[in-house]
Amino acid sequence: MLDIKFIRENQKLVEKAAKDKGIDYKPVAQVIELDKKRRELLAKVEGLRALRNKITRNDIEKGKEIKVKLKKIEPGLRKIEAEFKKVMLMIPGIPDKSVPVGKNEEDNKVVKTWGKKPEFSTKGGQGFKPKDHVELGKSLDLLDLKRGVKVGGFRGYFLKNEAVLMQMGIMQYAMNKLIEKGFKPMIPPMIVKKETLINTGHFPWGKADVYKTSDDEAGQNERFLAGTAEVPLVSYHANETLNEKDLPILYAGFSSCYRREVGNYGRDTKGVYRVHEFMKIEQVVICKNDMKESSEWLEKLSSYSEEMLQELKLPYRKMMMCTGDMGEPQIKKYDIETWMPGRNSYGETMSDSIMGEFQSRRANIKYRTKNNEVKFVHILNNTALASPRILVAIFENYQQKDGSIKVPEVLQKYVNKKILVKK
RNA sequence: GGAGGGGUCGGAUAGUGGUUAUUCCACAGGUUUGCUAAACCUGCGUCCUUUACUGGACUCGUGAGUUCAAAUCUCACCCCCUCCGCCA
Repeated sequence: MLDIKFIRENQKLVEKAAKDKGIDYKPVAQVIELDKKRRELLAKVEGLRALRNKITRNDIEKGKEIKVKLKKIEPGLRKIEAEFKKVMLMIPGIPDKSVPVGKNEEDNKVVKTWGKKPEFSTKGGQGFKPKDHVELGKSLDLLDLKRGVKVGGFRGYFLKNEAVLMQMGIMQYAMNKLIEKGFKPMIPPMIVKKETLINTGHFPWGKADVYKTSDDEAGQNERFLAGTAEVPLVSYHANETLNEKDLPILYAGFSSCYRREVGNYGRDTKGVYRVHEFMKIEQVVICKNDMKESSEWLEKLSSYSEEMLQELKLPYRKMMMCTGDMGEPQIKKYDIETWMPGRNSYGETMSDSIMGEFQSRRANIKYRTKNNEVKFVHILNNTALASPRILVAIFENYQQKDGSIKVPEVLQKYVNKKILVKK
């Protein structure tokens, strides 16, 4: 959510942001129109209320008159305000100047490439045809997709044996890494209220991708399954006024994540690259309202993710998302894509964003500065590690000629093995 | 699921239909003062209006209702605490 005063004064700029992001820009004009009506009505209502407040008990007749007048106008005001709030939620965050304008992933910019892709079948390589993670997982009894679908339906999967240890090890490794960097570990609730998803900006835009529980009656107490720990962590401080001296606040959230993946029905149907439920450690930062500081955090959060990929020795590249490929709330966003030989391409494994005030205005999270001013905080989030997607990269990059998979050094203590072989 | 108690500013707290919602702590600014401390004064949330000064409205868990007037009365809902039941 943006400041209505800002929208009023920068209509063209806000409309351009929506257009660049490829979403509907008409709400901008609508919200300005609604705001105008709202203020007109508000002035009338407040004038009448002011009169009413002046009246003493001697002038009850006049009071009755005012009551009738107010009853005529107030419902209109309430209606306009409700509509105004609704349309306000459809105004996107404005991309930073450094963000390239573009339509889709083709317009994203590579800002960094790290690591050497493994050479399997090439001339100078090890001389074998690499397998993908599905084949590897099946032959080493790490992955059972067939029974996963039998039990859970489309995109269901069982992780087995060392894959279980590896996934849990990855979570623990990432959590420990972030604790080292000063993050507070959190396990948040993933069944959340509607407003929690509005606060992050997942609603209204991403509603279709979120599972809804069925335990509500007649639309009361709607609950949803959050797709990332970012959702509950952002609302952890909702409606609170923090103290500047307590900032920045760093949270490392562990959770299962639930995604319907509607609109992706035909995409990535093979294996466990795109699944309905997975585990993730997420980084969330709450800092001062200062673009310079939040930009620094964006780089730091990215460097933490990169550090982990480097320790896992997985080749990756860092992409700056263009306007058309970033989410509605975001100001600036990097994706990190990890090399996956089975796909013969890089696949997204991390997503690092500055949200600025967008989420803190929705969630009403402020802080008191040293000068006793009250401001909205800035919020950022980035993936630390998500699994099983990262297992895809590990299996495929670490496979050997004989069909075995080496265990990345940093994970060996969790798996208790250096190599996974056929039983 | 059942019974009872509660929700007032960042924290604590007073307030059973009528001026401006009380007080304390914390915090910020100011005055005084060799320094620090202390004392005192002012401020401390949201919105509207104004270039500004200012003026006004709202804010007592949420929403609706009764009333000229609601923190206070009525109804519904949410949350917290205590106890009982069920349960991994």
